[in-house]
Amino acid sequence: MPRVTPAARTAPAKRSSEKDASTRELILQTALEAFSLKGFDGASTRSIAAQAGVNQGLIPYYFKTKQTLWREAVDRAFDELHSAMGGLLASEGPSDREAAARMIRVYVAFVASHPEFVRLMNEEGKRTGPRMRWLVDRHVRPLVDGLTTLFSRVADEIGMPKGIDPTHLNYIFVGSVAMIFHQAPECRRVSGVDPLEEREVEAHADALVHLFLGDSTLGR
Amino acid sequence: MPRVTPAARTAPAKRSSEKDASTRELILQTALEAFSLKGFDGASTRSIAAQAGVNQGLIPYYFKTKQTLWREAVDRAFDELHSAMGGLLASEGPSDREAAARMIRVYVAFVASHPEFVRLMNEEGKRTGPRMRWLVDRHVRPLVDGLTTLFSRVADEIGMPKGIDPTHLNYIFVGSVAMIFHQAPECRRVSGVDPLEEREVEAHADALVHLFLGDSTLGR
DNA sequence: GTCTATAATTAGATAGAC
DNA sequence: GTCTATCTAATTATAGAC
Repeated sequence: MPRVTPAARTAPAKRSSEKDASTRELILQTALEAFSLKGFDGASTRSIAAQAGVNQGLIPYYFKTKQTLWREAVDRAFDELHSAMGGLLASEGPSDREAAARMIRVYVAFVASHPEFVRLMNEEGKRTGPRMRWLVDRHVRPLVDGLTTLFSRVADEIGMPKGIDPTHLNYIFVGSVAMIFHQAPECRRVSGVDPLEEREVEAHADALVHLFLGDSTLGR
Repeated sequence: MPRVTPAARTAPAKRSSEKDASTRELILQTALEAFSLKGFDGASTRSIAAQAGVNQGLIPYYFKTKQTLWREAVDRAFDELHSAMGGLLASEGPSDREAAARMIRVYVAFVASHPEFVRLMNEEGKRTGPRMRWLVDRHVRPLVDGLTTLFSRVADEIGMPKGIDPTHLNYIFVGSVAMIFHQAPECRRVSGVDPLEEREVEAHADALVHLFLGDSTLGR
């Protein structure tokens, strides 16, 4: 990965994918939000540029094609995941109930503060195509492998269901964590509850710890 | 709701929304699949018509606007839900563990055989807008009310978490059921498992019954 | 009822001024 | 680096032949 020198930040190299800082990053951030909300076809480059407050011509200037913009936005989303989850997905540290509860709470907190991440995963995971294949091969498979390893480690020491296929457990866990945040606008309208409020995020994590790890003093 | 006479099926009334049968129904079915897969903006009426094998001009002929097509497709999806779930969402019958397990299995089976339903809910529930408001007010709120009532009934008699907010429990349940089917293409590529196969559908239901209702003989 | 043809709008990408 | 202007293609909806 190329480093960006202070000089390059005002006079960027032309060949690298790292050019100017602020506008490029602003477009990426806006595009991630738009792609996750409206899908690749539904999000127009014009609307992304308008939302970012820049000209539409800057998108092909920085990213050449819409597909490249999408890929860089996805890379950015997974950068944020890994920096937020840290070593929690790696197989290290203790594997007792407290460690599992901590992992659940960290994951819930990440999804709640990055709903665009789960929207993007759901957007592209629901249909076959070149974007789905790229996303799975580059990002999702390593992530799922890490989760599966994590599950098999904690399953021994807590009251986790024994013979459950890790694939099913994976999607049960991810779905039970993410759905309320993915559907936040619907949830607000149907029930009046804003799941993104800190109180509700904690309530959701509490419920999940209880469901998956049992009642033993509810570990907080 | 207007009934369709045999005469109206070949010479449909012009004012009613029920006109000719086969082509209209074919477009509706195709549109539901397309809207759920690519979203309202991402699914073009041309591609829907092409997929259905009819001319693009037939869509404004039968449905006037794209929005009307979308609404009728959504109505159709909820018709299928209610005919599949039957009285299970109504507050009737026994409320013991076996009844709860049956409800879980029926719901899993419906979602597995109608992934377009959950795709559509996720597609529209993730952002605020006129379609989301229409969908929630017309279909989702009654559905969630039924589920919430059901949860509160069975929570007393089984080992369900006591103090959990029904909204959180709702989304935990729905997410844990639906995510693997919503992400079926991703699941196939990342793990090789096709969650839509009957064996996997049953395995998923087993896992959910175990998770939510506990291990007592696993009730099958 | 189904089609072709087309109008009006919007899409992604390019060219070139500054 | 950012903008305006424009090209080509695709969008929804309409008009009208059959």
